[in-house]
Amino acid sequence: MAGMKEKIKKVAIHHFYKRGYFATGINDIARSAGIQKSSIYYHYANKEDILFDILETTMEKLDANFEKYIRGKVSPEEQLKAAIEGHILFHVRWQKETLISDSELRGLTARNYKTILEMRDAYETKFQEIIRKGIEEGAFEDMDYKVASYGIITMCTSVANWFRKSGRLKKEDIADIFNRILLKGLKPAG
Amino acid sequence: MAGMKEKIKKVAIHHFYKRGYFATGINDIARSAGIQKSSIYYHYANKEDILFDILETTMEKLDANFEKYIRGKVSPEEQLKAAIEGHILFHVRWQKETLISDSELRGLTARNYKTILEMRDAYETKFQEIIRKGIEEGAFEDMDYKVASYGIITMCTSVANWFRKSGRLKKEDIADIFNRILLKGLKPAG
DNA sequence: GTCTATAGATGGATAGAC
DNA sequence: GTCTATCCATCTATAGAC
Repeated sequence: MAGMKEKIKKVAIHHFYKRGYFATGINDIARSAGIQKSSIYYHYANKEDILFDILETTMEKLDANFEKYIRGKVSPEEQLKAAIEGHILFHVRWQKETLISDSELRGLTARNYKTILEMRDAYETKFQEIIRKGIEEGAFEDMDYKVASYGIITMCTSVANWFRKSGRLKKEDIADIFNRILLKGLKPAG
Repeated sequence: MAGMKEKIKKVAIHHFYKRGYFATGINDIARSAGIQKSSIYYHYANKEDILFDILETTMEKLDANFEKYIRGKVSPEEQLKAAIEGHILFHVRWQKETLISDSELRGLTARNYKTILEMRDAYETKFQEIIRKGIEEGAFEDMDYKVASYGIITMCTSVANWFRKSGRLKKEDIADIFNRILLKGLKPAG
C-alpha cells in the first residue's frame, strides 16, 4: 500500500506518546496500522528505526521553524521573543512528536543517539547565542547564558506536557505569558 | 539479609535512571543487588511495586522539603523565592529520583498512578497559591497564575536533567540565577 | 507489499527446597 | 530470606509463500 510507511509512523507516534517506546510492541503498531507485524519490516529495518525516523524529522522541522520565526529579527530582544514564540507554538503544534523527542531518546543506540543529540545541541546553541549576544550588548542582565538558556528552553518545552486544545487559554496566550515573564526577567533591573 | 529491601530500591533507582523503567528487567535489578531474581519477590510484590515505592517516598520528601523552606516566610515574594530555591536544591540532591518521578509515571497502573498524581497536584497547588496570592496583593503582575506556575516549576525541575556536580556552577548559583529571572519576571513592570 | 508461521531470546512471576 | 528450577506469556525479528 502506498503511504503505508507514513501510516506506520503515524500510529507509532500515537503509541510512543501514549505508552512510551519500550512499552509499545511492534505488534501494537502493526495492529493499529492494520497489517501483520512482519510487514512492518518491509518499511523499517527495526523498531528503533521507526523511533529514529520520528525524532530526526521532528528535529529538522524544529530547526526550520526556528529559522522561519527568527527571519528579519535583528536585536537580541526581538530575536529571543521570536525564538520563544516559535518554540512554544511548535511544541503545541507537534505535541506528541516533541514529547517523544523529549523523553524517548534512551531508546536509541549509540550512533543514532549521537545524531539526534547533535541536532538538539545545534538548536540549543542558537538560543544560547542570542542570549549571549544580548548580555554582551547590555540588553540582558549579566548572568550565565548557558544556564539561563537551559531554563528558558525547558520552560517553553513544558507546554507539550500540559497544553490542552480544550483548555481556557489559546497557544498564543501561553506564548505571551511566558515571553512577558522571561523577557522582563532577563532585562537589567531598573 | 537486613537492609536488602533498601539495597534493591537503591539499585533499582540506578537502573530506572540510567535506562528507564520498562527497559530495566527484574534480572538487572537482582544482578546488581547480588541476589537471584526470585528473591526480589520476597521484598516486593512485583516490579511496579518497586517503582511505586521510589515515587511515593520521593514525593513525600519533596513535600517535606517545601514545608521546611517555606517556614517563617510571609510575603508571596519571600515564599516564592524560598519555594524555588528549595525545589531546585531538592532536584539536585535527589537527581535520579526526581528524574524518575518526572518520566516514569506511565509505569504505574491506574490506582498507583492516581495516588502519585494527587501528591504531585497537591504540591503544585501550593506553588500556585503563592503566585495567586502575590497577584492578588499586587506583588506580582496580573497573569494566569496556573500557566505561570507550570512554567516556573518545570524550569526549576529541569535542573535534574542537566546539572552536573562537576560543572562550573554550584547548585546555589543555579538557584540564584533562576530566582533572579523569575522573580523579576513576575514583578509588575516599572 | 503483505501474508502465515515460527525461531530464539527474554520478560515477569511462582513453586517448593533449604 | 535466599536458592534452583521452571512456567508461560510476550517480544523482536526472520523465512518463505503468494
